[in-house]
Amino acid sequence: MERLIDHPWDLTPTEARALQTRLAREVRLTPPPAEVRTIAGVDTGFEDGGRTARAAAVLMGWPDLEPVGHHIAREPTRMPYVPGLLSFRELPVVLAALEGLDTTPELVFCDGQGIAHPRRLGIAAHLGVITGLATIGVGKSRLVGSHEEPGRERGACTALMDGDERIGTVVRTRTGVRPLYVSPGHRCDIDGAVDWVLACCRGYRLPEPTRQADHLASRRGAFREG
DNA sequence: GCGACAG
DNA sequence: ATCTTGTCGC
Repeated sequence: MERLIDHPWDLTPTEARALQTRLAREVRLTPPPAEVRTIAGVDTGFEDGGRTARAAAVLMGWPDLEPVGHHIAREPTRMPYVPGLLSFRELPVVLAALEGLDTTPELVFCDGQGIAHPRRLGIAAHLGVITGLATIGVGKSRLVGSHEEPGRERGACTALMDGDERIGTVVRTRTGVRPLYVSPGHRCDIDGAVDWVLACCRGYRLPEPTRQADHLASRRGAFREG
């Protein structure tokens, strides 16, 4: 992956929210890419009590979902966690991790929301808009929106709504476990996001790209790396 | 004014 | 996210 456009990261919360509102207009909820050969998963972890941010990008082949490469990036953490502004804290190092991959994936799974965000620009949507990549947001918990509890069996889904607007899907990826909050990031639609997430689950709650990235971004992954 | 609040 | 071991439940 090559270098991208210049993007302002060190903004005040007010400036960041204004930028989110502008960037959200660039989000495209089109059907996901038809030709998918590689899928990437990205996730972020923190060291030194939060002073260092560490992002992992994992590349997997489709449809086998075998890992074909990965890259880990570390940078000083620039912002604290503020609900709704997660992407400004994590995307800089996530971009560095993605740039370390030697192949550009057709699809990227992000840990967090896509358009299921107060201003419709969760981390997955933000990443997609500034890179042009097709992205899907996979959240382990809810940021905004209301929904019914999905059935207990794997595959059960309910709509995630913000007022009259549908912003995603609550998906049970494994029977009896807490559901995931799935929403499109960029160049993907609501149904396509759910289809891809379920297609990438291999017996665990998290889809493989996210699960592998989680693993590498966690402490164990850092050791495995050196 | 009082909660809620991705990771 | 992170601090942290064993343990309760399916």
